Amino acid sequence: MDTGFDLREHGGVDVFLRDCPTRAVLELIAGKWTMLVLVALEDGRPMRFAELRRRLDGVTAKVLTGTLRALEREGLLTRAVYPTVPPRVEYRLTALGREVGGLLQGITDWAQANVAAVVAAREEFDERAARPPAAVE
Amino acid sequence: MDTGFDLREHGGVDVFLRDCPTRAVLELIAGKWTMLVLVALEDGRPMRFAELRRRLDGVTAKVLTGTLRALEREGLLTRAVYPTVPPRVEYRLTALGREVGGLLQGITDWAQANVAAVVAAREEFDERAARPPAAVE
DNA sequence: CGGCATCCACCTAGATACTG
DNA sequence: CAGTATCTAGGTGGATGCCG
Repeated sequence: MDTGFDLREHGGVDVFLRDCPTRAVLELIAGKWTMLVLVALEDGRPMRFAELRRRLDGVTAKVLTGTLRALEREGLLTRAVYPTVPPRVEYRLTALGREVGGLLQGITDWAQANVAAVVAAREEFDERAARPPAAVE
Repeated sequence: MDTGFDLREHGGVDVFLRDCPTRAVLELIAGKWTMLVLVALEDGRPMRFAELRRRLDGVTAKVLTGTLRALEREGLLTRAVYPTVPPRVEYRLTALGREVGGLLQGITDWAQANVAAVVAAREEFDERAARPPAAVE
């Protein structure tokens, strides 16, 4: 899939540029479940499909499969199939994946630490919007 | 908007739980343009609407507006309107926003540094998938 | 157990046109 | 300049059912 974007023509890469492949990387992370998968596996311990499914409260099998495939494709995790019966499939991060996982964990940690402030800001914003714009300063 | 989720019932918060408000924070970041807005403003310098629009190659006015509103609502940035003519609107991150911005810059930096490895992994994966599954070793 | 196939509802983002 | 209004297409995610 050639996007017509040549790195060498750009003296480096820039996430802000529309056709730069880094955009694809960002959009991958932007997936609704990607961040949670990466954080769940971040400690290096491999996890089975069902285990991930349980951990990511609310994810469906289809979507989890898709997310895992996408991450495997980008080289962020590996999928190991043990042809036992019943089948056993383990997912674990690659070195590359562990790097992003660490960064993303920073984000989730921040979210957990600051959720109260965010919720408060949201409520204040909504209240402000609901009130009739009384006086203009 | 009460989701029925009470922080006090959960001895803390957990991004992995379905109705935890931290999920909303994560999904905000998951927006296609959110990350770029936050990183663009991360250095603290305020930017005008048109300036952001130019920086985020490919974004439309409508979507940028929506993204900025959402971030303002969560308390991550402020919107200052100067009633001059022509109008002048400046966006800048709040303290909270600067924190996330910094973390997200880590992600974009990583993406820019490792895009080659990711693209390579992707190509190898696709090639593997295209080939007839020769031997089942 | 760990999927894949199918169908569907939503919603986001994009294009376009118009306004204070 | 900095939006808003409207319409639409495509994709993402969700529910269900079947298979190796």
